[in-house]
Amino acid sequence: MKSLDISEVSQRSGLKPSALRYYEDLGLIQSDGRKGLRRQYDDTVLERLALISLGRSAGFSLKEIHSIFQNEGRFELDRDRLRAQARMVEQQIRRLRILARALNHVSDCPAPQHAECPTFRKMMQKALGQSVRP
Amino acid sequence: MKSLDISEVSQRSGLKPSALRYYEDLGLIQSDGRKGLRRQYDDTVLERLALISLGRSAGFSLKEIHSIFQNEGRFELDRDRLRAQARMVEQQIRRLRILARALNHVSDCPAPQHAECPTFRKMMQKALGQSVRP
DNA sequence: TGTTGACCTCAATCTGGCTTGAAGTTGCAC
DNA sequence: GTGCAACTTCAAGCCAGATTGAGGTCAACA
Repeated sequence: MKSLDISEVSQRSGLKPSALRYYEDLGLIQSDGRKGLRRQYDDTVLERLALISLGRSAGFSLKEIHSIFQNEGRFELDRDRLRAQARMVEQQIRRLRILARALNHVSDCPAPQHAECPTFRKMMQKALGQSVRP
Repeated sequence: MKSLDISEVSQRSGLKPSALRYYEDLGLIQSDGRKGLRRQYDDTVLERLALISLGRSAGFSLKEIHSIFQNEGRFELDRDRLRAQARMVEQQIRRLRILARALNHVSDCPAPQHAECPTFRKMMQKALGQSVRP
């Protein structure tokens, strides 16, 4: 159980110290005590930060992520909820696959204007179906 | 080439009229003329909006998306750039797959604290490797 | 035993992505 | 031709997610 200070956590997570303090304010992470004034972190914080980054990049807000981590540092036990989140992520993956295919297609397709290309139009139709978001 | 007014585009795209005007200000979409003061849209705008939504949900900013659409409404011809974008999306998909697996795992795993579960720790190690982002 | 550089707090500020509101205009059904 | 709902512009406001800056503290090294 190695103790890390904020700059080491910052370096290893890619997040600025200001962001780490902000996450702590929000209750997303905890420092494991202080050395004087200085926060010390348990190295499991890095896993938690990785999960936060993943969640962010899946389009979850910090508030939503916070609500996934309840019960004092344990992950909450609402399995249905977690499964529902997993399904949202899978849906997002499907959308992104369409985007990746669209980009690859556009980079290879010889049609001068993509509005004219039937393959592209078909992909966009599919995307329209997948991408209804609030 | 049917002409749509803003409320129809809004309804069919799921975006509010205010968002459509905002996107037009940013140069992401164009109205195809006006009927009096009122914007009229060509129906290809819906495909473009679908692509914008996909891009947003992939974590691209409106500025980044704008830079993908250059050359007056055509998609830009910088194929290398498009392929690079596609690779970023694929990378993102990989991250999300880890997230989906993590969520599904947590929802099934009996370990009382996930920091103790080796499967989970292994996934998080993998996530750490994948999730380095600015 | 300084001193200094990395930390600390707290409030203010910034950016991105819209939304809202006030005040004005107009297509269209009657 | 009149009314009015649906548009228009433009500036201000709002929320999330941080970052910055001023002013203060302190661990550790020379």
